[in-house]
Amino acid sequence: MENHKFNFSQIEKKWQEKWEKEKVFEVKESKSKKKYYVLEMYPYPSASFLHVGHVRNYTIGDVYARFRRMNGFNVLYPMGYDSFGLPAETAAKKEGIHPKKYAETSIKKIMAYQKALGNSYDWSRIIASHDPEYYKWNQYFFLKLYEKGLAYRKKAPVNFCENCESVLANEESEGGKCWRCGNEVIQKDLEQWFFKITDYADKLLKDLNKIEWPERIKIMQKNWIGKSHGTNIEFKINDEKWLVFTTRPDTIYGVTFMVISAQHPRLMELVSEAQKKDVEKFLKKIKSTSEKDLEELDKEGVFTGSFAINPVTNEKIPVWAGNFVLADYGSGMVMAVPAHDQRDFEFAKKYKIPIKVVIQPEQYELAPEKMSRAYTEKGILANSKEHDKISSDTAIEIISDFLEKKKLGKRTIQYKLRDWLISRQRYWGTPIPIIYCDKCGIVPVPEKELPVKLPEKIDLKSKGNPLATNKDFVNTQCPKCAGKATRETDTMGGFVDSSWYFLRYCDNKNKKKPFDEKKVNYWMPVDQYIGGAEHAVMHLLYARFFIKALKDMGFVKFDEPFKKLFNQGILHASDGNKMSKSRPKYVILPEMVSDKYGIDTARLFLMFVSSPDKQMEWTDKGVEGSFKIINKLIRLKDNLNTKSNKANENRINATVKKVTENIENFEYPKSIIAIIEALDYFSEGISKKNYEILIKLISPFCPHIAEELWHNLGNKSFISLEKWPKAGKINEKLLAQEKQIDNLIEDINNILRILEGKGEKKEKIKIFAIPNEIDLYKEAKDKIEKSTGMKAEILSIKDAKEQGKKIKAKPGKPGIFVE
RNA sequence: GCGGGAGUGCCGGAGUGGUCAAACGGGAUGGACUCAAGAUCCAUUGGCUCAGUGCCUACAAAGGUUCAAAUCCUUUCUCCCGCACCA
Repeated sequence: MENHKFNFSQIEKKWQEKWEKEKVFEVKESKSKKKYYVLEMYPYPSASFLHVGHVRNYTIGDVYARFRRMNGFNVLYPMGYDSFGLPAETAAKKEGIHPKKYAETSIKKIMAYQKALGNSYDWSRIIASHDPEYYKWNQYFFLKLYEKGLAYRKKAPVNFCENCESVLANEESEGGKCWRCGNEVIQKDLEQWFFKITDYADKLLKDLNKIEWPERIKIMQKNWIGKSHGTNIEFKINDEKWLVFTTRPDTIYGVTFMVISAQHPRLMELVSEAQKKDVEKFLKKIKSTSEKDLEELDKEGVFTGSFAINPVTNEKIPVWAGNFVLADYGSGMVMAVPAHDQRDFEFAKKYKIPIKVVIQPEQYELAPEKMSRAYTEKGILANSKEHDKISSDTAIEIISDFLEKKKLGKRTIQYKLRDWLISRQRYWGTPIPIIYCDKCGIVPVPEKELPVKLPEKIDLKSKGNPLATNKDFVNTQCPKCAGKATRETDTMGGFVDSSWYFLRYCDNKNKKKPFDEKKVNYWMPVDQYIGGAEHAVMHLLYARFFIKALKDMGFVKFDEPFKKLFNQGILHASDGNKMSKSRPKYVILPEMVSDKYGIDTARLFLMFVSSPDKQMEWTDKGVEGSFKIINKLIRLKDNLNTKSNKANENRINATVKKVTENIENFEYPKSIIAIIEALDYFSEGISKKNYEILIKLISPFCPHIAEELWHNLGNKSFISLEKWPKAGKINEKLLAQEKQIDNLIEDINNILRILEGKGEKKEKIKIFAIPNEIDLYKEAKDKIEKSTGMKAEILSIKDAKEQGKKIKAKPGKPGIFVE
């Protein structure tokens, strides 16, 4: 009807251009305005299109940014691109283009889409991690961390993905598979660069209390850090001291053997001549089975030929090598108490090692020969000499004290968290600014020589790391002795880039420093971060560490980067797969909807019907509903003559309150419902002032149409910068009364329908109300008549008696009589 | 196995001690408007009942607490997510 005049794509373009031209969303530090930093995880520009997950993500952020902005905050809402990384390299390889070109064209495309979505980014702050002006500072921070001893190089068994031809961080190996390509991860001994995140394990754990994140993400981080209290106990093996970590020192009397990890670097020291053959055979076997599913791995081991001395009992116990002990947790060796640990139990059963019960349950008595599994609960100590009869809980303390006093052990804290492996054997990343000199050893590149630029001419076809074969890059001079030296050819993993990008947005053009401290301390921390849960123990953990390290080095004044986090969940398609760029069928192009409905419809749809972690299905019919809402809003502009009344004001106030609260809590669908209800309520007419309020309320969701309508009403300002409406006092009673009228109308209609079914035609309804409700119904008489199509008469219940009708009326429920 | 979350109508999903047969959207059915289509609007969409605003039955299952439970507690089942031999 009217709306055919509305050319959505034209309106969108118009306002997008105006926003850009008048720098509506560009911001500066301000002393008078309170800042608010809204940020979405910066996207990886590999795709030439966006998938629904992205679009939704950005819209969630944009709605929030717009909302905060209209609430008077100085809102920083930037966008940038995580343009380094393996996918660009592989994609580029496949398509035969240079990763740089690939990244830059992708960015252009993505930007165009994002602009088409109408998001209110401050585009002047754009960054891209492959830009030397950006990665220069990666190198700078690397050097700073190196100075502080927080970056180091060591040879270690690391996760290696043969498909990606690179090592992976611990966090990137998911259940023994590469997080990116799903390939089996194998173990390799390599010299690698690490960041010492473990130094911050405790802080990372404790400070989770400071931040308002979804509980599940916090729990995931907590589990990942994996703090446990225990005791390191000294066992003598071949007259040498070996430390063993345990959380159950109370079971020390029950130790019947020891197990050292098969991957332990010092394993061979314990292997006797006689056992050498067996051990080697065993190690070979383990290697060949390592590709099997870890879940089905049986506990296996072999006797090393050595014996350990239990420090409290002085018993001589055999030392085994086993496949179920982790080399890099604790000390890589465990004291095995088969009676009270399931793994030890299985192992002991298999190799017929004695089982000794030292904890007895209170209800019954354990006998080692009858046990079918380990007893791991609490109980009372037995067979433990002077410690007998103590409860296991107190025994942990008493025995720990005992060991500490005798200098046989020490209480310690263990973490599961391992240091962050940052080197990658790939081309498309930040070069690690290190030079190896035969004379001087490891020499950091001097700061003034940064950035160490990635060479653009490169042979991508070669196997392995293309940088390693690039002589111009590799061969260099030692900055110390000027002698011949070679460059580190590993690059940094992409999570280094993403660990501080949000700081660069605060001052993205600084040539002298990574950022100006004042600016960063003004904008940071990010008040509202938005992104997927898949980064729970990767990006989100690394960034927290990075900021803590920067704080300790004096770069920043805060120690948590993201105050609040909103997690939209991972989008799944109906087949259970994650939506991703590799599955184009889940990808929607913004044009698909914008041509027909306009992008505001798409935005509204995504914010309305899609629930956070459910699959998203893009159907035309679904979009239709959102389109109707927008059309209702547009049509209402032709109904502006009505003067407002008390009830109208009340309704508007209630709507403002609901919409505001729900946006604050990211319950967008509820906000939209409140708007829909108001649109229905006012469908007969609305005052101009209230109409403007409604437009403001919907503007974060549908910014283009809101601007247009706002403008059409004669306003010269941008609605995007207008003040968010404030809810006046709400009269709940009035709302209840309105509902009461609605109920009455429903009841009347119900009766009429019944009568109609019987073929009886009536013309008039008499409503018999209790005395103090008469006025209420009299006021609503017009509405009742209109909605029922009947003449209505409002009477007192007393009249019913006089008229001889047997009709009852209750408060809120008047008697109805049809005639 | 451990940890986290969830199970409401044809569907997506509101509701978390009484006002709830259940917001809002989608779908379906019927009607109005129209030459027609679209758009728009109205009604119905658990069962029964049809002088009538009523009654009955739901909120994964079974128990319990309570004057009162979808909502609190216990157990069980199912699904999703995360971790997975961490000593």
